[in-house]
Amino acid sequence: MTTRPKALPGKRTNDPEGLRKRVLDVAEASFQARGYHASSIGDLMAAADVTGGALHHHFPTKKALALAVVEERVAAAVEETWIAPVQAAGSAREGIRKVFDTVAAELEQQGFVRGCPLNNLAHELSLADPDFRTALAGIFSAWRAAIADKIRADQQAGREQGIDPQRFAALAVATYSGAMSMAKTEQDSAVLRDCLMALEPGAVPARAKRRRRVLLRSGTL
Amino acid sequence: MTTRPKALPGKRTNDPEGLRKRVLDVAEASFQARGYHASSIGDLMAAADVTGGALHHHFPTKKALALAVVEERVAAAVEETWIAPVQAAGSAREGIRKVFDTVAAELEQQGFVRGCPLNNLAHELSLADPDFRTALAGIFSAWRAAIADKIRADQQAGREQGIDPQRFAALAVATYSGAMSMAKTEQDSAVLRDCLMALEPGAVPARAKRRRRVLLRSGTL
DNA sequence: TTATAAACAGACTGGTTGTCCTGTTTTGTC
DNA sequence: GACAAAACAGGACAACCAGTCTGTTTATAA
Repeated sequence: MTTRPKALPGKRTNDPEGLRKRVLDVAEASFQARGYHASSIGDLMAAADVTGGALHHHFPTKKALALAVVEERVAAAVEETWIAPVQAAGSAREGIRKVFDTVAAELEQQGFVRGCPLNNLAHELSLADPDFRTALAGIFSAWRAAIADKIRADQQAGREQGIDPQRFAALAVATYSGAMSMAKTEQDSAVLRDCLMALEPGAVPARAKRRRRVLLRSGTL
Repeated sequence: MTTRPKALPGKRTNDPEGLRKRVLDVAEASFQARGYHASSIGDLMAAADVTGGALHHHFPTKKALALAVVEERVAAAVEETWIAPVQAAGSAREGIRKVFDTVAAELEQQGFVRGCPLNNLAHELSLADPDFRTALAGIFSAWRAAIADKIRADQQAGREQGIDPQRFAALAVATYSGAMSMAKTEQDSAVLRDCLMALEPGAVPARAKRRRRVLLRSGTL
């Protein structure tokens, strides 16, 4: 999160890209934490230290701003946390396991579950506006396609013969999305690990009582 | 959805339960379709044909109204569409299959995906207020518990020996939640069926190209 | 009937919202 | 330097929001 280097009086320096980035940073964070409708552009202006005129110059409407967040930030977040790791992994299953583990570890470390950016906005905006819906649907589609492609690559290497790539990809994305939904609501990342283990082939019942780590609110809202 | 029997002038009949029900009907539908923040109580008043004084008498704040919707309606919806069918089914897996099929069929028939009421509100309200979060988390918990109990019953009957009840329940709920999330965003129920089939043990790749039924907007918003 | 509370009506308010508009400053180009 | 366009400042505004308030009507119970 970039912050402005203290405005000394008298002089001004135009920095359109920097300002745009600052607004997107703030909007992304606020949409994630509070949601679209609960985030007022007044709050965003204050948080980004930006005037109304400047904001309006870069994003004429709130919808335009949200659309930019979806297309530039949410898509990138899915790419970074899911698509790239899966592609880089030795196999699809390995990639999925890695992502679940990484995310669960992150949540446990920061002690607060903000939820999946894509799902958060998808629920609030999919029915609100067709432009939102289309943009969000495209991200879901790319997400599943990346996993399905990886499964197909596994299959060409002789593995994962028994499964359907598209269906498995849908299952993986759905499981993660739903698990994050519960983790957010319960403020407990344990369900993520539960889902991952249940997803593994030949899952064995847990011997000992599993630990419950109820997280405490801390991170900035 | 109950509607008022045309207000003839001069006379008035107090019907507190009926009025309360009408408000909850309208609020439930609007929260589902537009979300909490996008639903103004003014709109709700108009839709329920209720005055401000009457609404305030039954629900002093918007939060109180939403809490009532969650506790009385959303919980009942999960009970009706998930918990009861699973308990009534011959086995947990059979119940899950049945629910997925039923819901998918309903969506295809009505041609529009409004999403899961619980998840819709959970995403928007979990971080907004601890009371909301607690109420919503309780519903998720009961949902998973019902499935886990059914699995345990199966295991006592000698079936499903290889799996962990709690983890499997988490997987089932997460898969459904995530699938509905995608179905809503894509306005296509196909992903629900994909997830169900991928969830089945020993899932076999689909032989033919699966059909895609992109739904058209129709239902009342 | 009379008292009492519950149920409802409807106007009102203080604050917020997103957007617009006019003007000023900076920046790039010739 | 002259000029035009982009970048920014900041006030104004109408619409809307949730909630409050006072008053009236209906039901209940004695």
